[in-house]
Amino acid sequence: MEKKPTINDVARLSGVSKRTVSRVINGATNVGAATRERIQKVIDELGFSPDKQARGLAASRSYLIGLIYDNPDALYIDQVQRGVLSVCSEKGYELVVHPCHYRGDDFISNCINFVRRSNIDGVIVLPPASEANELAKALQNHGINYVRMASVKIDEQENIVVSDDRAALSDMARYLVSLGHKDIAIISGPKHYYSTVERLEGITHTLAELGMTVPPERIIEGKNSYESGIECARTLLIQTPRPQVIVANNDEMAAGVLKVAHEMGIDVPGELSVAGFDDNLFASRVIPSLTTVQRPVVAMAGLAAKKIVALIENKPTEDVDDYIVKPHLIIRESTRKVTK
Amino acid sequence: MEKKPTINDVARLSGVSKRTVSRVINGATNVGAATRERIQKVIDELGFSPDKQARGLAASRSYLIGLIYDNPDALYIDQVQRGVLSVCSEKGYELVVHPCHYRGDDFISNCINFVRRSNIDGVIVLPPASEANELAKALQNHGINYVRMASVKIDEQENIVVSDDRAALSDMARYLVSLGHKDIAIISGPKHYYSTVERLEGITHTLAELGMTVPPERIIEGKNSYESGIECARTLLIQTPRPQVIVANNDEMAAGVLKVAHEMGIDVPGELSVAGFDDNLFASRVIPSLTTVQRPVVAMAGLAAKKIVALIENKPTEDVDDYIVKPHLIIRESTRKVTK
DNA sequence: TCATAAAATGCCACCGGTGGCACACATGTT
DNA sequence: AACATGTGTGCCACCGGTGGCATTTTATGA
Repeated sequence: MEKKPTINDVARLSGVSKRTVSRVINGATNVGAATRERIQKVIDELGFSPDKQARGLAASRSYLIGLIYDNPDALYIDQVQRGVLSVCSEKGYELVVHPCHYRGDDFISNCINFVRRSNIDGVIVLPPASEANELAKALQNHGINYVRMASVKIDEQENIVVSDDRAALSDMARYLVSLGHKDIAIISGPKHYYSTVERLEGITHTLAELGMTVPPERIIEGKNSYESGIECARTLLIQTPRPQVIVANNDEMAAGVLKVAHEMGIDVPGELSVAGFDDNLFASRVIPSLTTVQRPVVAMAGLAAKKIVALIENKPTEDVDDYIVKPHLIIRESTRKVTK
Repeated sequence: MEKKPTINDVARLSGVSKRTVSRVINGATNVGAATRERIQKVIDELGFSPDKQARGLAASRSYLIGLIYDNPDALYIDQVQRGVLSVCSEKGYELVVHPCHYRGDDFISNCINFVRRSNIDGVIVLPPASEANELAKALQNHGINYVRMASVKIDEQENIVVSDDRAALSDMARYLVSLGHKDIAIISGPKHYYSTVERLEGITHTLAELGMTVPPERIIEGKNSYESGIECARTLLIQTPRPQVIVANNDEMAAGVLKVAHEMGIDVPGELSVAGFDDNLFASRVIPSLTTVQRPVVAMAGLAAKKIVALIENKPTEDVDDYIVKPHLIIRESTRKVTK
């Protein structure tokens, strides 16, 4: 177990001061070509890489990026982590995860402390925690770099990456109408989420444009869980006439709908079309497989990571306009053209 | 944006040297009760918490725990993260995630560098990466604390947390036999995984004890994916006589079996019982819901976290024997008593 | 009451880097 | 030749803690 080489070793071996080595490490321009080369050679030979802690202590940096979330969707989290990490590791950062409860009273102080304790350089906040403006404000007040992932533009461009759920569900509405459906029911998510409202309006507004209004009894507020989907589906499917389509705010609830339809002997998609949102792991596996919307989560997370790094390193945000990604429709078996 | 208080602030305000404050922070015993109280009060008032980087630099510690894995199962990862974090945060550590490719040639150096760069205090390695003994050896050589999560005891007790898959599948075998089944087929996982072998032997050995041998053509090596499950199921279900039960190495493949059975018009569980392993998110949602095995992943991860902290802090491992957890059977709709 | 041990506290160097500034030297300008 | 300018490099303090040891205070025993 050899000890890790330090900047002093490099300095000694290459016969310069550690300040100059530091310059080479950090790619400063004012180092003589010959000197730089010599130092670099020693660095390579030693396999030296600067200690992040020491570096951080001196420069008030940690090379740590925090991921704050209160999201039960493990798949989503996993994709985000991978997306962020692909950028992080390339830029020399590590990812520190911080799940939390964004309804607890200490939510904000908890997050702030998390950042403070470890001198996290910047955080990426995931929905739904990202919808908490108080958190954003607190981060700002503490001078903490952050980027939010969300479904609506609720912040400056540098601080947000948006998934255009509204547009996606607008597409969904158009698609369903193109199948000949006229009677569409909706299981929305909890209304206090921006994303829910966006998705809901994405459908209803587009339908309205197409000359269809969705009557209030055809819109039910679900809780995004499978169980809630079951409950809402029961309410909708006993209505007469029975709706031709149920669009759920996520795949969890759509799966619940499928379950209830199966129980009630309603054929999907023969008698009822069902659509979800997320493209969950099992969206393609349920029977019938689920028509849904897929968000490019990995790409979105990568984008968020690029933004946070840009913020941290105070670099001009090259593609400042590039902060919106559009989810796309995935058409499977659970939706079908109206036959009769 | 107020600046973060430092140990110097605390020292000044409470009229002692920073060394004494340091003692209070670290719970040293040799501090006068009155002094300690006074200092603690100042700490509380200021909301001071020691800077991990400075602390780490001085004490060669980072208060960072790394999580190394190459596992596609997002749910599993998520549970592990939560389990580890519940302990971490309590003990003042943060969790740094490090997914990797444990078949790449640079796998080991990649992991070592990860630890070195950030002075990670210790790592928890998840299966299947945890099965790589070369990694364990490398970690050891570099003096890096590690704990592996695995399905077999392949390391010292301090360095491993084991899920007793063998026992669980032994239970499964007994359960299936108790239902009256005599003709059991198995879709195993890739044989080069310890866990696969354990699970396979868990069944076959127990069946052997009960006087049943599983003929070779009834054991197929799958690849743990849904698609692979489908493929293997096709092979098994055209055999005559058709097996009464298919036990798959995981729920993914079991779901594949369900799919094929459905396609072939074979009633599950009427004509075929199916069992999986993992208790995936959708194990309870597929139709019929899946009999499977649930590992107490969160608890296991918490245990691993406790072990790694004990290793880091060089504390006597209190419950040194407590390194095995036993998964348990979850019986659902996909298995049923033989009727005819 | 005083020597002596034990407990409480302080001092200073150090961990491994970076920032600010001084300085040496080469070059360009008048 | 004298001076400004720019480039390359080194020195030293400092970031916020901890370790080792010296020193002071308090408790203990004879």
